Amino acid sequence: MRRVTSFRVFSPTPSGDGRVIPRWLRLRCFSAAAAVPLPEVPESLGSLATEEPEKKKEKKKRRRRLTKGSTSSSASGYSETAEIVRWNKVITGHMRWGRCEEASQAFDAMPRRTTVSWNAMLSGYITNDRFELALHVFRRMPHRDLVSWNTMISGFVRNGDLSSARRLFDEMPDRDIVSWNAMISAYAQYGQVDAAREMFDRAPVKNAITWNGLLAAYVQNGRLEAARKLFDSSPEWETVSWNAMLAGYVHRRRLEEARELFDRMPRRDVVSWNTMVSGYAQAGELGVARLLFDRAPTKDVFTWTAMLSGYAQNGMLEEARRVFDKMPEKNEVSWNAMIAGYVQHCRMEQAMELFGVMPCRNISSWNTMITGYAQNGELSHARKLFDEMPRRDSISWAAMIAGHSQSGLSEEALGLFIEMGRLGERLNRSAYTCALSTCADISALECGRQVHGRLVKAGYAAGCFVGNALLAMYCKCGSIDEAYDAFMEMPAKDVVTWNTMIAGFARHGFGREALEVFDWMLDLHTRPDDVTLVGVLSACGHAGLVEKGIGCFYAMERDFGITPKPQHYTCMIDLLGRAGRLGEAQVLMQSMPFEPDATMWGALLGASRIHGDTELGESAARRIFEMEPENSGMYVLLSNLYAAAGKWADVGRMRVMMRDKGVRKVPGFSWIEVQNVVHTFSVGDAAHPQKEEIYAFLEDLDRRLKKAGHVSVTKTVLHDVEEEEKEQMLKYHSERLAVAFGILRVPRGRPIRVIKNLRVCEDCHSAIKYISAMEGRLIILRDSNRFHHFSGGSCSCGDYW
DNA sequence: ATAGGGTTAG
Repeated sequence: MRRVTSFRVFSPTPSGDGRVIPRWLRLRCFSAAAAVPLPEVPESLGSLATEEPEKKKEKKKRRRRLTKGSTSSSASGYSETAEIVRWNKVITGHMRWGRCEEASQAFDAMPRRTTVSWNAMLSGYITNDRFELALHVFRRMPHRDLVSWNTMISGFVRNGDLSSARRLFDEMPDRDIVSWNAMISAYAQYGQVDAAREMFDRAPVKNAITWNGLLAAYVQNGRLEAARKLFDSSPEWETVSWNAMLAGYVHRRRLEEARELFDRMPRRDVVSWNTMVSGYAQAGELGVARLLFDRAPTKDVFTWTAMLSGYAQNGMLEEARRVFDKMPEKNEVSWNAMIAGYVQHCRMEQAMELFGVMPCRNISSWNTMITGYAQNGELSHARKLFDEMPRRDSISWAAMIAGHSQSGLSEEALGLFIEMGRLGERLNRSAYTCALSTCADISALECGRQVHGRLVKAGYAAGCFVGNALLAMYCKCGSIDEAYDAFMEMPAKDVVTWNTMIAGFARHGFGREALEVFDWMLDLHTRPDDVTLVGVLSACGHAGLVEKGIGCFYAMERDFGITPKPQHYTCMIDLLGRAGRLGEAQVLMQSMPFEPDATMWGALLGASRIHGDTELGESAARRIFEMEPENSGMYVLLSNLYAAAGKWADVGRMRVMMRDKGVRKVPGFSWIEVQNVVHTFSVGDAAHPQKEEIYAFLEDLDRRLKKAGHVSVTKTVLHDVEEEEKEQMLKYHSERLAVAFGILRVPRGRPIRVIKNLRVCEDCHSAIKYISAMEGRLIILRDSNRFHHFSGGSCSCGDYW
């Protein structure tokens, strides 16, 4: 027995939902040989390809014309001598290159400062993300003109503080069209479409930018139909707005509509072409993308990079490399796209080679490499780069944390998270999400609570993404109450939120609550998806609601348009089998449109054990052994079945079979967290400092258990995977030790939470039920596939698991 | 010196 001051993990630690999909698997991985669709020649393209790239100077002139009359800028009251103008140019020059210090020195050295100088400092600090300094300048400046106010508004917006931006807008003595436009696009950017609309309606003057702001509000927030309606309502849009509309369709993969629009455009600029090229490239239609690419009358870095990354992401690395080598100019994005292409297809040597010669590495380049190594499990390489890089941002940390967590090194992952917070690194949403899912993986409830507290302080609690992670963390850490609280507090719930809550209740054995949440979801007109139905069906199974489950199963296709997947059939086999309707379960299995897999046979085997159908159990087990000969859990399940039927010879045979096949038994462990220390126990563990106390207590418990009517379920059965031992000191399974320790150390009135890496054995399950009644304690046990809440002599699993 | 569209990393 070890006492550890940090979190100890035994792999494989099952994740709460039983399956861990490594994030790198989700990366797009198409084989390089995948057929490329033949370029389909868009007829309408040829004739209309007249271009009129707007010159920068013209644009500027245009803009000046637009704003003229509505603004009275440079109302400084000072005449600007040529010398002052020169100084102001020096300031903006420094600021453009991020040299805030030098700009500040120039500002101080000037003989005289005009409002333009102050404004240059203000906007310089803002574009360089020195928000505090900008605010300081704004407060100190002797005279503010419209530009100062507008600049400060954009500063607040950039800093994510919409309400302050709005306050400034309301407070400013005078507003011009720029102020209105700034607010409209700010609301658009932060998803507040209605507020953007309101601003638009209230704006006393409107120009093309105003209109475009409203259009962007719709497009960027996925309200394409509204955007299109607006777009169609006016015949005159600038190319910028055409492009925004185009991008909206492309983003949603609605390429036909994008193309229809593109073909009709009166003028196309390089952005229009880029949007289309990248749209087709991202959709995997590289033939069409290439065709457009070849036809584009002007190409800039974006065009080339879009084409390059299209090839790279679809695994066509040679083509990507050809584009890369031919590019007339490359920026860091082009390099990063090429490197990312290699990384995503596990060609780390080539990625590294490119990274090594890259002239303009930025943080992203480092992050891409780190992510690549981390996702390939080469954590030492990742760490080396991480330590070497000149600056780290939250993405670098997140890549390291996620990498460790995906490689099963949850403890190190959490350690990194803590280190990150200690270094004062600004934690972003993804860092919190990452930390929460790590806590969930190792059932670190206390740590999860601390992360929760910190993210509330950081103001991230209302986010859907973080909220879902929080909810999942509490579910997986066995605190269904806190999960429910988190669920209730979420202002916006998406499908994932509902799914997580439903599955959480189901896994904890609270089927009825799960179904209530499901009904509530339907009431609110949230459309369930296939994951929802897995949760619902398993909830029905756990609550013994057979008819309801059957009803849902048949309703899913009819009412929700969801075709049942293998997981749904597994739930149904489990549900029917548990209810003793083994025949129906078999019929269902035969009528499925796919072959039964090992988990389905496993469900059938489990049901056979409960209902004592040795023959069916045997045949199910045979199929499992064929498919997964190393699955030790199934041998155990079958032995238990034999034992229940009194077939001791067969139990012996199973032991021999396991030995002959070399099936390795996974050692069983249980652990419990008491006052931030995780105590781990193995079977018959005798190394704990308080072992005398624990064993004495267990002996006493044993006596009282017998008196209360607990009969040892097994003596001969091959328990779980923990080997049966005869010695007195070794007779207790790890979960029993952990529970005993919990009763001794966890304050009365608080639940005792124990985690086990394998399934709980039948004898312990029965004993813990009695213990919960005798001691008047709530005991929550997470085993390898579900949660058991023991209280008052019964368990939330209803004795079936 | 302030407001609008397109590419990459997480």
